[in-house]
Amino acid sequence: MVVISLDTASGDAKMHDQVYDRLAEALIQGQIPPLKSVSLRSLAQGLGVSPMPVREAVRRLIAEKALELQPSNKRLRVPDLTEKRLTQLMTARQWVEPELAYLATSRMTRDSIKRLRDDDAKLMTALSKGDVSGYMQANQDFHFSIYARADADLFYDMARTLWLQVGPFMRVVFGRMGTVHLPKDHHQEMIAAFERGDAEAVKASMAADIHEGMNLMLDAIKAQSQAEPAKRRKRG
Amino acid sequence: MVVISLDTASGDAKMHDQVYDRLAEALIQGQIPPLKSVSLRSLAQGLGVSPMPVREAVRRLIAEKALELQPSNKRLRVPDLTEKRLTQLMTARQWVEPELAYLATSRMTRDSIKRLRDDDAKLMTALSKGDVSGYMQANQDFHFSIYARADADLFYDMARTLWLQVGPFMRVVFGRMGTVHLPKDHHQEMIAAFERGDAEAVKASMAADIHEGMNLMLDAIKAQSQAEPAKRRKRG
DNA sequence: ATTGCCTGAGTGTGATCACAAAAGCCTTCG
DNA sequence: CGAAGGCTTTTGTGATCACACTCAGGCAAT
Repeated sequence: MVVISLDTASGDAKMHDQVYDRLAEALIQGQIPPLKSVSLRSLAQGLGVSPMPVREAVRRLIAEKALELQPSNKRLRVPDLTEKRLTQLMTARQWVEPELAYLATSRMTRDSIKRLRDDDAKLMTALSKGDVSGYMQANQDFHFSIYARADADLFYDMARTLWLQVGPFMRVVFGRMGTVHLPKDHHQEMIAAFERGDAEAVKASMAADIHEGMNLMLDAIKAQSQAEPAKRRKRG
Repeated sequence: MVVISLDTASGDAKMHDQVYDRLAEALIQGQIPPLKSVSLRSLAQGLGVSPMPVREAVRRLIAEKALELQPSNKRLRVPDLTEKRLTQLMTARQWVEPELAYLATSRMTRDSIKRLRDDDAKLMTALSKGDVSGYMQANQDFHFSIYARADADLFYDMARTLWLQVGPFMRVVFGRMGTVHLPKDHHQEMIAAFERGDAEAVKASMAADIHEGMNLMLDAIKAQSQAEPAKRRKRG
């Protein structure tokens, strides 16, 4: 079972928001694999709350397509990624995230850029240690500390929703091929572009970064779909 | 109060889904104006159900930013549109909807195009009669019967979410200026492009159509924001 | 008449119970 | 030995109750 702790100290934040944050984090980090089925009660028990706030958190995640309710049967699970869906996700990421990076460029401070360097350093460390979880965490931090600077809430939330949907599968792909074969990211050139204040270069770097990462997943899903055209075994 | 009926005949569909559909429809059609506050219990009473399914429907709508929970006080209301947010919505619509139209082009059938003509005819009729509600309904039908042909669920839902956020304000703007001054849409040239199978022309027409419609709203919101910088009167 | 408080109605949130349906397991039959 | 059918468990859903908090309206004091 997936164990997710809940922050018991924060009193004024709504419980369902806390539950949502935990679940969203777990999904983006790929801690819940595709097709893994979860249940309200088991999640509630794992979090030490009643099923009620979990219901509301899950409802949000379903609305964001980070979870799905199987049609006839009523099981709750992480959606699988078809090639068609992944293609759309890739296109959408190419729309939103380069734009966020573009908007963030003029708003970057020295501290912001320093944080980027730190995140990238952690990312390289995780890569060299073969730490997939650490890599994904650092990569997420890198991207979203940029997006947070863009001052564009709608785009930010769109990016977050897209990551929610890609996360589980990204973990599978990266975990399968290992950190060694991951493509060289464009973080260094992006940081350099940020320092020059070259918004167009930043945008291009971000587009290239996403393009390569998503292509990796696209290749993986193509290979998988023709390797096992239909699979009816093992449910989480 | 906003009265929204609920389909009592369909038995197998989940109640919260029905409630969601009603509320979403009402929002896209602009039947619930911006800053209008609603409550779970009043909606539930109006729909003849317990507050429970309304809670879940509202939770979805909040996730889609079609509703919001006011920060300190806990009232539920339709979010207002700032200029910044509207600009992002316009950009996002320019990303998604022309692409949907592009994808739909090769999949259009004779019947699909005929339906477009019908929707456009209804739109013109509503325009000539000054029927804002009829205009918005026909316009929605026109656009989404195209989007439904694109076979791109993710993009479709993105477009729907964007319309949910724009709907309430669109109604206000169009209602204020009357149907006479509405800009000439690009529906005719779009239909012609569909018949030629010219996907690029379709895409361009859709982009122009959205651009003009949204610019109208952008002008309106700019005028409004400098007319009344702060307003503290009247709650729905 | 204005300002302060303060009580009561109304709000969203969480917990708990009831229920129909599907899942999963196991027995049983071929 | 394999598969099909019945039975128990678990699932999501809806309803209802309890609670802390907010906001409006009226009362009282200045």
